[in-house]
Amino acid sequence: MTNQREPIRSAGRPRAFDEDEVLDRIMHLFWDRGYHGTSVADLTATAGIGKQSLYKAYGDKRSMYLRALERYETRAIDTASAALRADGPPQDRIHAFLSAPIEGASATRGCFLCNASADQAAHDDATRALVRRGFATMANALVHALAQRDIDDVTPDAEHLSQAWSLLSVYAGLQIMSRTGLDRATLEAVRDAALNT
Amino acid sequence: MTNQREPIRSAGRPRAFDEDEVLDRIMHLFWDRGYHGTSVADLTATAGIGKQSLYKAYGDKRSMYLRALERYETRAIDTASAALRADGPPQDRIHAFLSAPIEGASATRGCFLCNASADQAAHDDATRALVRRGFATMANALVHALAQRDIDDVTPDAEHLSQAWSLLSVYAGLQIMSRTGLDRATLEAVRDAALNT
DNA sequence: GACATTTCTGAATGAACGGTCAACAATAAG
DNA sequence: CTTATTGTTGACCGTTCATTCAGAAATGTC
Repeated sequence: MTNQREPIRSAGRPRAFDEDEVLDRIMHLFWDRGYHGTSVADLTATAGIGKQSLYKAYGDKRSMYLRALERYETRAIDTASAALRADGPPQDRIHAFLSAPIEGASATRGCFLCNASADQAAHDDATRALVRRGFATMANALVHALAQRDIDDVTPDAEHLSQAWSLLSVYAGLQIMSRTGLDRATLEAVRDAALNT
Repeated sequence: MTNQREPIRSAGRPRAFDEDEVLDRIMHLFWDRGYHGTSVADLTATAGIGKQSLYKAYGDKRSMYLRALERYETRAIDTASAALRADGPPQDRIHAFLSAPIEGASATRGCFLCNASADQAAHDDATRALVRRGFATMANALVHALAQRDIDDVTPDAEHLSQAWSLLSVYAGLQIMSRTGLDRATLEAVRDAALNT
């Protein structure tokens, strides 16, 4: 019986780079510059590997973009899931979720799902499907947190789902507003108003 | 005394195209495809005029983009202003404002300000300034409508401004969500929740 | 060591990119 | 009619685009 821990090593020269690490770099580049704003030359430069290696590993540019978006989605799932399982009051976790768009780091790149929605969702079915799935996952995570918050309440699940989409819409809106350089106080007021609903 | 109604006809061959009409076409193209997604060849094709005429009239590609964004902004001001002066209950006008992202036409192109924010605001100062100014104008229009709605109330102006930015954030968020193909019922629920705040 | 398989490297591809040029056409002023 | 000025046209510029090719290099299998 072979050791299944190690990935099955197929014959041939082995990859000289970490596939996930390079995918992370690709993700950040597309995230920052969008699909058309990123060239394959940019990708090879930041990945530090040759063009052919990129194509062999991930396919053409569109595939790279979709892979990057998928990876972001996975990360978002992980983050939301971890935040959900964290200790402390649920409302604090929801507060943190709506604070993310206000923090400085987010103001530069924003949210990849939001960017992809504005940039590509209207023109590419695969992108649109990925973005929708990503938002749906975040909505589900929010529902979970809302249910924990209202544990003693009788709020129906459907109401929580609706609230989750409202919070998610404010989240996306804050991402957009944040990128315009809107002052922090206004952003925080929007966040707090959404939390007190 | 010369007739000032007619624009001063300078010497030289006159323009063979309507400058505003062509600017509208340019606007729709950048609106639909973003900055990097639109080529100068695309612009000349839909404008129906030669490259040199475009460059003479509007400057280089970046200038065309900014002019297009400025024009959208002017249009948004006009629309918001007209909606503000319209008859009928103020809350109906606010309702209509938040319904715009849900309508089919908006789902395809979205809101140019929102798209530009996600696409270019982080990388171009001039774009960011224009987008911010556009949103600020819409916020002011909303404040006006909110003040009319709460005419008998004692709500302070600062509160209206804060509410306006909240509505604007939901507006932007709905634009993002709408483009992912989120079902209409959910979008309407988000809208109605934001209106009952 | 020979072979099949896979990756890596660097050059090359044709197309598309943003931008410019020079010749020509149309107007106003003298 | 001549001249100055501006707009139009189509060819043209060098660069960058995404993608591919040929060949060398590195591995597992026999």
